[in-house]
Amino acid sequence: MPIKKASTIQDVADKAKVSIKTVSRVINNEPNVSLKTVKKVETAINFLDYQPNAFAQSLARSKPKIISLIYDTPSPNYISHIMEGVLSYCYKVDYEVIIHPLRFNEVGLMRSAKQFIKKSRLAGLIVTPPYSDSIEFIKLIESFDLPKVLISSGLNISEEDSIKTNDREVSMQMTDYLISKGHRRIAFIKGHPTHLCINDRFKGYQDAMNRAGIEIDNSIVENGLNSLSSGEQCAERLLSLKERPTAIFSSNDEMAAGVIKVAYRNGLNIPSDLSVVGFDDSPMTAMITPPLTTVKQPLDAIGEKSAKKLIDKLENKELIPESVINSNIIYRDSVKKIS
Amino acid sequence: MPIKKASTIQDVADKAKVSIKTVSRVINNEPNVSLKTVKKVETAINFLDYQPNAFAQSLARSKPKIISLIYDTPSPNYISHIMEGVLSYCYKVDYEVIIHPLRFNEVGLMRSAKQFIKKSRLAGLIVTPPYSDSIEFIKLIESFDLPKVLISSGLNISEEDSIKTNDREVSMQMTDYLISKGHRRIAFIKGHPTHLCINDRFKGYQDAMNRAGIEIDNSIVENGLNSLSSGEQCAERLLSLKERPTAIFSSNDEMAAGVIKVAYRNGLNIPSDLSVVGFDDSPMTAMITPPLTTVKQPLDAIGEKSAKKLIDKLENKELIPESVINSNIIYRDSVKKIS
DNA sequence: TTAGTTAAAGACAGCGTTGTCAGAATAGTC
DNA sequence: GACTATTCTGACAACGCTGTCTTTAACTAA
Repeated sequence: MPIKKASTIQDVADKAKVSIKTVSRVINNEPNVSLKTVKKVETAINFLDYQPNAFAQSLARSKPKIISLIYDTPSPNYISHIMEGVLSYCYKVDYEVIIHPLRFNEVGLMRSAKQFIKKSRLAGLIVTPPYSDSIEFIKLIESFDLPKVLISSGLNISEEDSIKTNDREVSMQMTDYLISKGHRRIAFIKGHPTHLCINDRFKGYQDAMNRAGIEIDNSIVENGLNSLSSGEQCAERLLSLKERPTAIFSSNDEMAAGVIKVAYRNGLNIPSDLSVVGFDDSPMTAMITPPLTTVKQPLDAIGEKSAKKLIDKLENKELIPESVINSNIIYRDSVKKIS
Repeated sequence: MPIKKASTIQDVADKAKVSIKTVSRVINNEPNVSLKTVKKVETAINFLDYQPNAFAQSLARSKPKIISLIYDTPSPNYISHIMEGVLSYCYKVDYEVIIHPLRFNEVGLMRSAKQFIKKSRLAGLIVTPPYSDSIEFIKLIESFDLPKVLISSGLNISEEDSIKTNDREVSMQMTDYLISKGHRRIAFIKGHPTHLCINDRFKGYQDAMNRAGIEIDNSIVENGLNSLSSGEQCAERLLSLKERPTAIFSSNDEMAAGVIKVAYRNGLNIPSDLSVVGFDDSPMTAMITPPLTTVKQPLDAIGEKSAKKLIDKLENKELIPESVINSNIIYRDSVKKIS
């Protein structure tokens, strides 16, 4: 087994008979290199299969090409798709990404976040909920003067620092859809109170109900906590009501799954006895019976746009301020028309 | 907003009135530093809230403290738990982790993998399926002489380079369980043929059937492809058989979910008309009706042990060769006793 | 005491890059 | 052909650390 030693910029320079600085120039597409030299260097690079050492670059550069993705770990599906988008864009433009999970409720969170930021010498940060909703956390970032992009922040963040989804609008569309299917008595299950963005979904529901002239009955608006079991609890209450709702709109899929379980337990059929819709299009929604009508956020795209926005900012490019990414409804079999 | 410039080893040295080398010594717990000096330096470190720059360290060290986790992106749940384990251990022992998704079927995969390894100057690699099953990929790693840990490789890998789960054994236990509930006609749905480890599960099924003296009827052994839809297809066939199985053991949960869907579609109740069990304990298994009996792999622990194994190897520590991690059955409501 | 030994601390080069600046080559002008 | 501009190239010092080697201080034994 031969021990391959990775080649360095010096090797390339020797091979191409130029200085290392010139090699550096062609690697970084700097101007003022003659075409002939570029060719020579490129040949040498290909011949040696040279890859610049990312950490030496970061060390030498004033602005390192390293960003980090900060998240808590509640939802594997959410974060792994966001990550996928971020990574694929960053690799394309030759940035390194450091993935950093952080426990939201941990004591000393701010301290460990601070240490992390210092240690890694980051150029910028992509922040997902719940951190993007935390004023304290955002202040921390700002104290380092670090460029940032906040994903789905419920806070009032300037457009150039955030990527949002049109939750409120789709939520309204979803409610419209239920109304169009003849439902009037539509229950809503809200999300975890700290999760600002999820609670925007409630506003969309209100919008649609108001516009349709249906008065919202607060006895069928439940406060959930995003979990399966909290969905079950809310459903227990809703379904034991004298005047049961004909449809339930849950702010996320997990709680919707809870609703469906309780419905079955109570001998109710879905969708003939009760329509249920969720939000997120998590993988299980296609697997449960019946497949759930829900809202799909293009998570990969969100990750990608966030990375693009951050990196454009780092490189002082003109921003095409695309900040809102549209989600859309996935129609499946959990809704039925009533008369 | 003040621009905080991260402090360097020089700042600490100045503050403590020692040389930077001495600071380096206390950071790295090197011997031959007087207690008094250690105290001085530590005070300075705390005062300045100093964090060593990880990339400068890597650049300077002969063996950098950076490892990478290589994966494809089929299952968010799988990978994010493994990742969680790896990251949490590495942070504890002060290693950096580079997360690297790689598209398994991409053309030029080997080339981009090679580039990645060179660029990042890794000390070692943790490899998950399907890469841990790929001889070509393993050869690539070996050509760099990089220490590695392969997770759940179906290949015949030396114990010190691998972390395995007792799939075959639990699979046997699961089959035993079905047999103990009175089932004899137990169908099995195999996984994707390239996924060696998943196919170990079939062996466990065979073991149990043989031991119980039940002849395996090949007409109720299906070849699945790990996906929901392939599970449905297998189930269609199995359930249209004249002599239907009374239980179906699916090599993963997703296919089991497919089975359940088809069962419902055919008017079959689970578990009274058909028992179904899966493998993986993916989050949705708790959400479907009925909750699925399945096998839980301690993914976080697998990630953690893999990281530990790799890092111990890097630091030439004596290996406590813990290489097999036990999974266990999660009993839920998808199995019923028959007479 | 005084050499001999060991523990502790520092000087300095090097890791693989980029940034700065000065120097060489080329092109452009009259 | 001489003199500027302009384009191109290279030397060399960072970047923040660790490894190696040397020096200094402190201790031991005679």
